[in-house]
Amino acid sequence: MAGVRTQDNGDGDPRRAIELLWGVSAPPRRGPKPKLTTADVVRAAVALADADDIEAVTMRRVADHLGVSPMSLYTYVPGRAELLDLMIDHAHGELPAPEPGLGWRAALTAIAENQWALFHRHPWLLQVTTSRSALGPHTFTKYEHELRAVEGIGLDDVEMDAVIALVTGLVRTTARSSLDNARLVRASGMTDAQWWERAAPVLAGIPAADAAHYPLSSRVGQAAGEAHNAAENPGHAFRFGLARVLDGIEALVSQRQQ
Amino acid sequence: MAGVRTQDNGDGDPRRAIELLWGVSAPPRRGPKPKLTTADVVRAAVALADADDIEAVTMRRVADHLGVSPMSLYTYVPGRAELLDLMIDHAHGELPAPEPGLGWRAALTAIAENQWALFHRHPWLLQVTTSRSALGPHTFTKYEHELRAVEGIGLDDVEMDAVIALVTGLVRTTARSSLDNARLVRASGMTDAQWWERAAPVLAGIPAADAAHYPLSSRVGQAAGEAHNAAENPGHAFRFGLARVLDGIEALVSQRQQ
DNA sequence: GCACAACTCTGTACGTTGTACGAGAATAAG
DNA sequence: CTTATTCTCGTACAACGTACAGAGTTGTGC
Repeated sequence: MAGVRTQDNGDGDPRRAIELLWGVSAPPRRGPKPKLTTADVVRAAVALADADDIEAVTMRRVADHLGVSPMSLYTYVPGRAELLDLMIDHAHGELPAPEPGLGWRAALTAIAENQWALFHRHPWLLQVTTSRSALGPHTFTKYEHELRAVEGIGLDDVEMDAVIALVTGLVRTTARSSLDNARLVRASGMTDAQWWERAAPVLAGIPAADAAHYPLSSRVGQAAGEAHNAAENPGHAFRFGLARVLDGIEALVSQRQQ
Repeated sequence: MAGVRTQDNGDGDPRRAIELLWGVSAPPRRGPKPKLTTADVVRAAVALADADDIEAVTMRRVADHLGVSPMSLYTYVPGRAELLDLMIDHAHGELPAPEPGLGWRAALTAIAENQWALFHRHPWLLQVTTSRSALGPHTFTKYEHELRAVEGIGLDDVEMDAVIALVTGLVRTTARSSLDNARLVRASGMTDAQWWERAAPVLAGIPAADAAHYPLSSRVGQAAGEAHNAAENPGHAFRFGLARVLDGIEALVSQRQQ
């Protein structure tokens, strides 16, 4: 069982958020010395999210973590939504710069692997949808690096963007399914096997759920489930998907180049 | 600005949820006649989500919609999380059965297009992560149909599952970015163009955000943004990605078949 | 030195959420 | 009729984001 909600605040003015993202707010001229900085708040929030969930990032808990009252966070951050944006850009800052001199295929592979690793370091990134206002410096840099991987191989601008969206989207979905599962196991205290142990007899008692009605599902589902849980390859879907996607891109590139 | 939260309740016993999904709960022998059915609750919840967001699906609002007190919903549904699971399976029931006799490529294309359409009819599906307990009859059927499209073309079981995950993942990500944007526009009351109009001067005042620092981003981003918002092709990323992915799968299939 | 403006910090409070709990009413079985 | 079962509902609680008003702190202009 699960539930997810997506909430957006159409807050209006993006000015403040952008200034915070780019770190260009003028330092205060008067008033008491601030106890904290925006960066402190972001770091505390990231630490909470890393240790648990994005759910754990509540204004009250972040404030507690910093030894400060909840409301004083609003001095450093307009609200929770903008804090999440700052967290995203902060995390994107961890992505390494691309090695120069790689071919597009190796470059895209490196990008995909770096993002895969990033998602595993910060699983909460998969619980947050980026929107237009999350465009901070590190997110910009990320996009720039991604484009650099496919620059000058014969694609037009729209194709370059689409190729990147394809690869990064693949990483997101495969990492999500891998990590969603892990999170669910942690939250429910049941491994997949334990869950099925409990669920199987219930399903077995339902005529409509018989394996005869779902011959392919029951066969393939079991094989895939075993492969999925195999300790030796946690990222099978990722590597498989990446290989296919790169092959597909290769077909386009060689068609454009001939 | 945006924020998303993912919450899961590790509720423990999956029995009740599975019984509800498969519609096999024994009818009550005593007690007053129920005013509603579980299906009524699910339909009302779907209607609310369709009209607005998944956010709009609160127990209180669903109850209001049905002319019933909030707490009486718990007669028909264990909790909100399970209601979301029921909604998901309900929506999957709208997917048409595959036309027989298609080749794998046409079959996967049809599947992808049907899911693309489904996401546009029920955008809230993209705001909800399916988890193991959402395995209702329609979701099972969906999986079975997907597998049927790639059965017997030379892939092993794990590859079949991975291919399907690849295609459906692509539909999810492209539909999400397309619909997230639409939702954001609705929520904020600003189109992308209007937002950039407001954001651009702020960014322009930031030296570090100069176009010179992000030459590819600014060029490609603008081209992609225009293409993305072009009225004539709302699903460009989807169709582009699908073509690449299918090409990539084709490479694997022909390698297996030779 | 002094008044004032700017700024930080905090306590209180409101509306919203999911849902635990228990009381009341309705129905069918014995 | 009695009793077990089931539906419905009002109340209540903890947690959330954050609006608001006030108190305290610092720099600027005179």
